[in-house]
Amino acid sequence: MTGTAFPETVRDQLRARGLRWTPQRRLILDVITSARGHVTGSEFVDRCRERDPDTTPSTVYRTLDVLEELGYLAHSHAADGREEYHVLPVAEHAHLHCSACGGSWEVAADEVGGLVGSLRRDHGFAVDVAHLTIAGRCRNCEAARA
Amino acid sequence: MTGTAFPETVRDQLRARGLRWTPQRRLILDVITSARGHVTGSEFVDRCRERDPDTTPSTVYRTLDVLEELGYLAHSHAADGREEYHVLPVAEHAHLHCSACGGSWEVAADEVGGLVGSLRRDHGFAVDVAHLTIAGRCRNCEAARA
DNA sequence: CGTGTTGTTGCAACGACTCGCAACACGGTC
DNA sequence: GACCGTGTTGCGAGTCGTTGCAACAACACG
Repeated sequence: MTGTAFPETVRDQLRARGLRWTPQRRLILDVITSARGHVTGSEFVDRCRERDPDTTPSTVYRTLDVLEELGYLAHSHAADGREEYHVLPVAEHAHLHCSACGGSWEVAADEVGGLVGSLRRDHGFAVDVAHLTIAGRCRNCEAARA
Repeated sequence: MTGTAFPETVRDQLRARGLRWTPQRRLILDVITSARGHVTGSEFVDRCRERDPDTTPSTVYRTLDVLEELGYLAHSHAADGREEYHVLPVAEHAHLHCSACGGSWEVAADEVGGLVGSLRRDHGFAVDVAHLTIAGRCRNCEAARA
């Protein structure tokens, strides 16, 4: 890590690509840096509006897209199909989602390594682990069914 | 399989649960039986409207939910989070979705058996294979990136 | 420090669902 | 065949996210 503050790094990376550094993007980046864990798209909109009530959803979603392309975010879809973002760098991980209790867990990338390897070998398919959400039933709910 | 026609089977199963057999459900079931492969929620609405323009979305979605509980359908979420249904009985399978070209492939349940087994062993988690959509890049798009 | 190019924003409309609620109608009963 | 309890429907409103477009503004350049 360098001594450069995070927002400035992003600003420079945007400019290097011919993109622009705007107050709206600055605000969204502030929200991101103070976020922990998983945040849905609409939660980002809400948090931005807390700081600037004029925030519009389309700008937030478009900025999240840009930042994802730059590699600062990754998104997946929760079991109900809604968007869920997590901030990088964190260890790349997939998600387990229990459709009975609604709970959610992370699984390390190497725990799905076998799947990733066999899909690459047999299908030439490169899995996007960060986007992977696996639905099913957790230990407790599975036991409760019996 | 018995000689009983499919819709009648469903009708009886609904009644056995205290649920009802309505013209709307009959129509939706007709659409389902003539469907092949994967169908999104809104495609179901469109196809129903072709036969009965008065069809309302909420009825279609609610009926799809009921039929899923009865085990005649399964749904997953495509890479963009939209709903995708497939008709049972077909071999249980997961999906690969290429985020570059938008293509989609099926993978047999036993190809993800290793993952299912290790998640069950290490986390007690029972994976819902039919709901599993794996995003990434397909062979061609992965090659094109180089 | 103006000026022009072009990436961005905000708006409004739209698409895909979801939900609460009052009217409706299925189907078991008398 | 009328009656009635309760599952269903249709509607309208609401949520989450996307898109087309005209006005705007970042920023490179002279």
